[in-house]
Amino acid sequence: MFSIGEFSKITGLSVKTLRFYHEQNILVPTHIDEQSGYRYYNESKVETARVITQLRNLDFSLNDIAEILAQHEDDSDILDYLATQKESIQQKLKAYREISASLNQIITQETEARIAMNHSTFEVEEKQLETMLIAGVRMRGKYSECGKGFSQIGKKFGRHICGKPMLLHYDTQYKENDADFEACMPVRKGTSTDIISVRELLGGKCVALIHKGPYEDLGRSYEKIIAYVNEKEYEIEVPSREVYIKGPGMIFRGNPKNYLTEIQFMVKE
Amino acid sequence: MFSIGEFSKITGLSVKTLRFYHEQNILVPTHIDEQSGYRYYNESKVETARVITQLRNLDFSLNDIAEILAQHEDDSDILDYLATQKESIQQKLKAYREISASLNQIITQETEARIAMNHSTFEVEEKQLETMLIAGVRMRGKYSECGKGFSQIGKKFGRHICGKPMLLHYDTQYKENDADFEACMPVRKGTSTDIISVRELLGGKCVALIHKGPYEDLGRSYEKIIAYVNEKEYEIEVPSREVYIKGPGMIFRGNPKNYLTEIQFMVKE
DNA sequence: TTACAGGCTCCAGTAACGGGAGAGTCAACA
DNA sequence: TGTTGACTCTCCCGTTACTGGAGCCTGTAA
Repeated sequence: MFSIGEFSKITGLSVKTLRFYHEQNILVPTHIDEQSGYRYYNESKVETARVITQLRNLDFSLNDIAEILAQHEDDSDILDYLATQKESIQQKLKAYREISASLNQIITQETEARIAMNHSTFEVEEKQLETMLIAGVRMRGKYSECGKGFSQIGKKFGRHICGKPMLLHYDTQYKENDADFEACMPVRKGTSTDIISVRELLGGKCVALIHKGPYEDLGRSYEKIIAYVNEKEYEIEVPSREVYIKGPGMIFRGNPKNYLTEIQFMVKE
Repeated sequence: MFSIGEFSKITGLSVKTLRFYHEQNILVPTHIDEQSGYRYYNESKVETARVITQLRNLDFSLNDIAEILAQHEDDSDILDYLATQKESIQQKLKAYREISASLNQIITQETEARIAMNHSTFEVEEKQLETMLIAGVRMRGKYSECGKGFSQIGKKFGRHICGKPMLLHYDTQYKENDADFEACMPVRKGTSTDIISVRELLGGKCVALIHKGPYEDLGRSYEKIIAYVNEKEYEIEVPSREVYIKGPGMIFRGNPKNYLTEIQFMVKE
């Protein structure tokens, strides 16, 4: 017979835990001294303690364990419990995987925005864009409604998004209320649906300018980039692009003064 | 200004939760009626509630959230928090993945044992064994010490085990104390270490008998299978094998009367 | 006999709420 | 103006699987 302290060392369960398991009728001492109330455990309880530990390691609740111990004595008897438990673990795994993906996305996003912030000259640049696969929702109306498009894409292709949200402008002039535009996101893979078109967006030479500040001020940056294009006598191809390097965050809205938006005009070579 | 009930509907947080967040100074009502104690929230609190919900969805604790809300207002400010949180989520994922793997292993094991139990005639059979990759620990001494070998393999190759534990007997006669045997497990892949040898175990024709009952009684089944082999005048190749179809379970020791052990003698053709 | 390790019970606290009791408040309707 | 019923308030308990601590008792060795 072991005292509670000895039994604790043998089983690796804390004294507190053993007392608690006793109270819960999960692991009852073999003998209790009537005078002193001291708990004593015999050899056979070591095995019970091992079983409990195993089941706890499989994340079973003490309630489940009590039930299992009361009714069963062979692994094959508890296949149902194991299957149920597996289900519940799978659900937790799924939930945590989603959280992990969201965290990664936010971290990547903000890190990239920081890099862009630190490296940009905020002057008009000429650069080469790669061809990329995008998922897009063509819309007509106010620009402010583009959020719906992005969230549709997010829901369908959440896991496959591999770049920053973009708006493609199909109008050659600025339109307030009846604009023709497409909300889109670079994706790794995916197939088109009724609403969302998945396709390649061709790369090529472009003239780009990173705009810092609220979206209301985008006009000034557009003037600047158009002046540049005119001076160089470049021929512009629709659609033009707005890449949201940093906008309202996933968590905080953030300060619009810090928003970064890259305006890209594809030009013919 | 919204009453707590209205605000609850807008934000999707329960009234109880809102009161709790108030108590914790995480989401304090805009105004509290001094007479009635009624809580009133204005428009701007909706945004705060959204931020809190987002952070809760990322599994942040309320303590973290309180800190974040008090000090920050942009996603890029909380990159450290996000990174830490990512770490903690990864750990949980890892833990649950391990649990899931264990559960799967037990379930598979017991299910297969059940099938073997229901389908076996418990007579000597002749069959063809496939070649398989195994990880084995060669040992010398008492059979009862094979457990050490199995646990060594389990620790190293846990994830890659793809079959039931086996004992290979290199002695041609039964030895009590100085037996030469190898504890091994089929694995999907792996490389040898000092102690563990990973290699192919060749298949071929074999004579097999499933023994039901405690290991002490194995002798009787050995007699039976040897009688059969002698009668057929087969030539036996060492090592012979013992496959533990059902032994002491991962959780319960189980009843030795229900243990299933397949004895396999490889025979020359 | 004394010291001290080890044991006992009982209470509080954890995290993030949910349930419920008992009492007060608000708005509409008769 | 009174009443009804929905809404809100505070306060307390319960959840899960323990841990920590206070205050007291017991066992054993010096």
